[in-house]
Amino acid sequence: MTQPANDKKPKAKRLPRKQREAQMLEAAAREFGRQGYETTSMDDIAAACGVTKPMLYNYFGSKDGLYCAMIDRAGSHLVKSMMALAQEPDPLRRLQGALHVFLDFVSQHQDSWRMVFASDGGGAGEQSRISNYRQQVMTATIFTLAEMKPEALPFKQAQQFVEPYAYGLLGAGEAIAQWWISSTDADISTARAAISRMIEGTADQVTQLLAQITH
Amino acid sequence: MTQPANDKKPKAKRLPRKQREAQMLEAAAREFGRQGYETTSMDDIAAACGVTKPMLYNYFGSKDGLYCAMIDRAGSHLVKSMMALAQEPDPLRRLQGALHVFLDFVSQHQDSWRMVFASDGGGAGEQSRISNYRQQVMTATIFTLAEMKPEALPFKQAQQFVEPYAYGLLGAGEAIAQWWISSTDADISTARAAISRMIEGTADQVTQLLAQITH
DNA sequence: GCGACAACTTACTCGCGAGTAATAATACAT
DNA sequence: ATGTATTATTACTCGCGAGTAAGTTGTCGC
Repeated sequence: MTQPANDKKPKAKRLPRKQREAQMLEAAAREFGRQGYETTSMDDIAAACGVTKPMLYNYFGSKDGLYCAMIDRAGSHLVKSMMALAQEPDPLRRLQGALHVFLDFVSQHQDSWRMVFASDGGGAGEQSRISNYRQQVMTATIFTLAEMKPEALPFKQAQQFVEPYAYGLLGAGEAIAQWWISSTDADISTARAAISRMIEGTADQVTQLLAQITH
Repeated sequence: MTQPANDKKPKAKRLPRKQREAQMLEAAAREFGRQGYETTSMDDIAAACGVTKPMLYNYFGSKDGLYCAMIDRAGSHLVKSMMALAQEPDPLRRLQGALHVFLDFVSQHQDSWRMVFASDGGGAGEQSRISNYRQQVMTATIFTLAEMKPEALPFKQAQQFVEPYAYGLLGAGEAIAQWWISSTDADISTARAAISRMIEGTADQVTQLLAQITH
């Protein structure tokens, strides 16, 4: 509620559907991000792009519909960018590359990324599953970590094994991103460096561990 | 909403205030944890401990009041346990000890810990600040990390420096805890080991870095 | 110009959930 | 037993927010 992050006051000019939709998704991302799913009203979002509520229902059908659409937009963008890194053969480099993509994503989606990525349980039943974008990134990370020392273990087992580390790494990434956003002075390169080093440290531990298992 | 996690059907027997309050806090933790602040109704919580809504208002005044009380209970417990570790002189050991405490806490508070610790922005204005328990843990972590190589840098500067790593570590801990909870088969010792190793790896990187700065 | 469709509004319904009387039942102190 | 505190309940009010029906205005093809 609080107040829909000030926007255009003058009676909205007429806009073709595609543009309006894009604008709505922007606004939805901002408002949902600022206040969370439940606390944000459709009127808030409508106001935030200088239009009235029924337009939202015209274009997106329901609150959940709008939420999903917004998640999908940002989420698929993230995943696509990350998948583009698949060609890089060295796993460690791939991990580092992914972090760059991730931080770019966060810096562009400032206050909405948390919903997109972690999906605070916001949208009802269906939707909380929609945002398995996080899961996708997680899977890729597990995969990559398991590749760090390919000769150590059958791949399937290796995956099982590194799973908690993948979660930890992702969690660390998110936390540092969050820190960077809410820290006024910090440079993004500091954030990058920190994540980068944590990846390195963890990767070390993991390879060490995998090696140790093979005796 | 969904349904208040089944509890006592028979018309609640009379209970002295203290006991009832405790029971209510339990229920509140469970329900808020399962469904989030906004989505949980006072009736849900009331039903979950076999009592009716007005009792909640009698004892806690408002929804926010109840929420705060529940956060405070668990949160202060966590922080107290962690502060007990202050006597341990070796920073790395202290970090490892803190993780034990943290995982114990999580395992005892299963589905509510996320609210307690991260406070999903749930409670209105006032309350989101109440749950700065996370902040307290964070501060302690920064402090401890900065102590890793005390001769390297003036303490204040060192703190600035390690801040992102502290955030990363905490994030990793949370993520792994979450993973452990939602993973049916995994043993808690696996979780412990993973966090422990990530701490080690990160601590390595940090000391290395601090050393490097002193030339 | 003039349909006709797309963009947009006003003005509602309706249910749910926070919060509140006003009232009932039970322990227990003397 | 009986008055009084405390524990509990039933039965409301009231506002907010999701969703909709019906009407209005601009704009584009011809």
